[in-house]
Amino acid sequence: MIDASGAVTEALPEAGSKRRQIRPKAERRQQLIDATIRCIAQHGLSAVTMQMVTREAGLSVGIANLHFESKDNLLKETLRFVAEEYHGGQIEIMEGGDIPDLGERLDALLDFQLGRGVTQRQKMSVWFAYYGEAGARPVYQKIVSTVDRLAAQKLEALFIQIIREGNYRGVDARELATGYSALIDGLHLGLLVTPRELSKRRARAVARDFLRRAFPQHIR
Amino acid sequence: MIDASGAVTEALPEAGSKRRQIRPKAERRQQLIDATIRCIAQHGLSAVTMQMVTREAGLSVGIANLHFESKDNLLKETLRFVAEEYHGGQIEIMEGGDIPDLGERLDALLDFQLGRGVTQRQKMSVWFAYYGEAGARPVYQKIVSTVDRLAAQKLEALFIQIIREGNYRGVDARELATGYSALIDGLHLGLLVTPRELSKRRARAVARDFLRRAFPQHIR
DNA sequence: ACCCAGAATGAATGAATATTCATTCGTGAT
DNA sequence: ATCACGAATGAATATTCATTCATTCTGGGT
Repeated sequence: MIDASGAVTEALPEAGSKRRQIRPKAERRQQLIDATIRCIAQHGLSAVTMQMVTREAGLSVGIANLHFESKDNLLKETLRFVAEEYHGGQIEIMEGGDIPDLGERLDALLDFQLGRGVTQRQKMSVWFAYYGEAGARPVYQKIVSTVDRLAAQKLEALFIQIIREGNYRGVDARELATGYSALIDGLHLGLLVTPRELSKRRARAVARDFLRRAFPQHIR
Repeated sequence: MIDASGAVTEALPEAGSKRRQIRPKAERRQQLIDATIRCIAQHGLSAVTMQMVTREAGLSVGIANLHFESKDNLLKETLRFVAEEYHGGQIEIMEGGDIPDLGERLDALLDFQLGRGVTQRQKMSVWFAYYGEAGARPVYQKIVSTVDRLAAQKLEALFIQIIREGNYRGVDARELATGYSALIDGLHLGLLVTPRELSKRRARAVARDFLRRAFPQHIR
């Protein structure tokens, strides 16, 4: 459409530029996954729609089915991304060539698990949204348990090193690792559902306390 | 319809008797809540439909909107029921006039929290399905945090008694209660999502271990 | 025996939403 | 410049599902 002055009226720069852009598949996929995470955090898994996700991503509805085959698949891939990001971060720290001191490494792990800002809260929301559905969805269970198992092994290995170094007696690395993982999960839940009752500060104190009881020479 | 022999063919007793029954409101409500729990456990919160719930309850679709005003309300009341049942059970044990010995009372609590059969698993599914949505739904958050706060207070009170009785030093009841609650939640998660990795037996051992470290005279 | 309040039913309705696909348009190759 | 491939679009479609409500039926009261 051309107005009296001859200017193309559609060129009026709207808030979101509507210019169509062609980008590589990998980039679009990530863009959609990020949008999905934000939508789940804000509206809850059961309220997420494709329209919502694609609008959040600033893209059209058709694109989601182009790069992922279906909504189910988009959700699945989003879970996989969050799971791998979270567990990947943990594992990197636990293997941690960069931190030789074992006590410091534990501290770094704790920082990673309970630190960070608002972003972390978004990820937590997503995490538990999927946990909630996992009971009924073998696919989700599989994704989570796969990465979980690996992280559990690394944690156990770290604990074994610490037990050896500190010459701790009567401590079972495996059991302790299970307990610590469960504790962290539970604290995340508390932070998500009852943030009023449980501050991030106190969550960290509780987790540290757990570790201190087990490895007094290494913590504090 | 009448067949050649004169028998009323519709009288053929189908598996589920179709006879319409009039029952008091309270009973129907409970029936629907129970069916909702089973549906959530089996299909996941986001897949639950009114058709599904009413069929599971052996009732017609209209009835749900008669006794609850809407699906939202049915889900809300279902959460309230599960939350109150779970926390009510805990609180009863913790106040426990019937178990004078504090160590035994702790054991009973643990049994309640990690014991039971398949039913328990259903309740767990429901529990976490709602946790997953809680980030986006203030209503759910409120219901959970209300009952949670009360249970946390009772647990803290119990721990204070135990600390006094055992004359334990350097133990903060509040922090320990937070940790124990989180640990139990985390173990429930583990049981739900990675049952292969975490048996109920091991979950109990882990929780007991936590308590034993804190209150060695009272546990074991 | 007969009423009738209100419990129960389920077909119909309309809103929401996943998925499709004909069309448009950007971009790199020629 | 031109072309052609395929990324991107979004209106249209088909389905699913919550909610409504006209109708049916039950059981306690008279």
